[in-house]
Amino acid sequence: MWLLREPWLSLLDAAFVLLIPSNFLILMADSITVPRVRFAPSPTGFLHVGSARTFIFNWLYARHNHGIMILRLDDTDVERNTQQSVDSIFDGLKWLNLNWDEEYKQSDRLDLHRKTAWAIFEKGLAYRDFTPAHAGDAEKSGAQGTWLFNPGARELSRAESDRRAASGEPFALRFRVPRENEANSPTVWGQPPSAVRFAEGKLCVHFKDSVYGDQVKAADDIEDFALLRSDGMPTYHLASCADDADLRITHIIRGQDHLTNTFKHVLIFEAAGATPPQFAHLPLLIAPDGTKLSKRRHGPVVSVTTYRDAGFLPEAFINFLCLLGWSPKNDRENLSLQELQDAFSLEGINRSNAVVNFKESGSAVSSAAPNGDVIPTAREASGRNLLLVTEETFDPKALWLNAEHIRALPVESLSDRLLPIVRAEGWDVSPDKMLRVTSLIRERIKLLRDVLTTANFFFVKQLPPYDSAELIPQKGDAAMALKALMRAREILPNVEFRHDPLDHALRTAAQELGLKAGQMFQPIRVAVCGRKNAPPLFETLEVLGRETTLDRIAQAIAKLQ
RNA sequence: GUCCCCGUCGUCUAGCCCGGCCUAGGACAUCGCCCUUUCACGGCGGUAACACGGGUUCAAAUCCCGUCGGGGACGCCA
Repeated sequence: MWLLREPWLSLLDAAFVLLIPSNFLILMADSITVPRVRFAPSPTGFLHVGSARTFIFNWLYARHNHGIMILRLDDTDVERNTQQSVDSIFDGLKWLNLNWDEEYKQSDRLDLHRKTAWAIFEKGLAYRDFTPAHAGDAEKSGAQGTWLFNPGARELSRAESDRRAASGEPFALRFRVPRENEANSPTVWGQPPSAVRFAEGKLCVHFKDSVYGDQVKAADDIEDFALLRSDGMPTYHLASCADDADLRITHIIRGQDHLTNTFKHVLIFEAAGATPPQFAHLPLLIAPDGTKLSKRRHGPVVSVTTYRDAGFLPEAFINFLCLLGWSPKNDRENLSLQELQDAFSLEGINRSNAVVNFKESGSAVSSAAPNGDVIPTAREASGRNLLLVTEETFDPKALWLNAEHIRALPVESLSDRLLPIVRAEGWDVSPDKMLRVTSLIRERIKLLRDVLTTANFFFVKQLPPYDSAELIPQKGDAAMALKALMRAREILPNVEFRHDPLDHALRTAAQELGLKAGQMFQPIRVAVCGRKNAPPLFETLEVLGRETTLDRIAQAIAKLQ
């Protein structure tokens, strides 16, 4: 399952063998180092569109720079992780059809995390906190500002700490964030390159973000965060950094909600003796109401599978997501995957949050589960059920892009994608007929599932009921409709069912009846399609065939009489 | 509450770093016209934005300060 590719390592080995001077080797290693990026979802729900975008940006960065894409399941929260969620995330990623090169699971690497934590402890950069969990939670986020540490815990002597631990007393391991008044405590701070330094007379933590620029935060605004919980499990911060260091991640591209966490991460990296990777934080995706997208509040629009089931093309969906918070800066918007890959760069990412512009529908709220964080059930996930998700559920630009990508597809491949959807509806269609129908509807659908409504009359034996008033043409009456239809019934048995002969025959018939072409065509169109809006008439008749056409015209005549 | 980030048409954005080519460009949506047997596609055009207030400067969307507004983070969640 683990695909390990380390081309640069073997190159290094080769260099050693060749006895290349070491200074040259360093240069070489530098220039050869392959970017390594990761997408690290935690399996506590379905695949969120925001996560999908993070994944896509990582992927684009990796592929653009000939780097390595890593998928890592951040599953250290035993309480909330579910296999169902893992499956759901893989479902979404599989649909996106973007591959990755290596795959890991944090729960397989707990030893590494603990080792890293205790190494930090041994350096004096972490301490045991015997304060019971959640003690004083109520006041914490209250009026008196940032909570920094539990009283007394920091000062506990090593001997006392060891004694209490040995006696079996539970404790959490906390990071000893450097404080000004104890700058001389046993630490390794100050060894360059260090993120900790004085700025404007204050002890500060610093890092550079590729998107947001230089970031500085006073150490006094960073609390002594936990590394290990009292049950011995690593926290997110620790596990994430230990793994990023161990996996030699070079660039961390993630949501801006992690921007302030990064100060902590930089501290962990340096305490663990690792060089922090390059960070790039992405602006957040928000809902029209201005808040972070959430399943509970905003419904199915935030789940990737909703887009899949509604008939988005993965490449269109990717294209859409890329345009939220990133721009190629050349006014191009409709881009293929390859074009995105070629154009992508961190410089094109902007800093302000982007609104996913959908209409908030009442049904969305009711269909969301009470805890808001659940995976769609099999029923919900099935395409049929999602017909309830209306077109206005989606950002109009996403819809437009999807339509563009649909039209850009060769008819054959579009037809191949449409066929299973039509068959799932229970309609038996040959690939040949599907192909012919496809070329008639490809400029008329925005979502793949639209084939079900736009082209239904090609597939059903019996037309759904329609109002006979529809048959009456512009500036005409029932008598006119009847006249047109009866004439059609008369001549069609002897006309070859191809575009030109049909065109000629029906136009002549209209002339003879003293009707405008439109007045002749409309009753026929409604008779065979069951509605006014449909693909061009002659091509439609051609696909439908003589028998069906005449049958439906006869039915329409009966309706009018 | 504390800290961090952000603020150009309804929405996504270009321009901002390196002030003048910006009477602010593109796209979606919207409205109108054209094409047309309906719908769609396509073509043409319209409406529509530099959050506000002060500086600096011959000149500010672009630089500085402040205000307001929005978002995020402050867990033994990730």
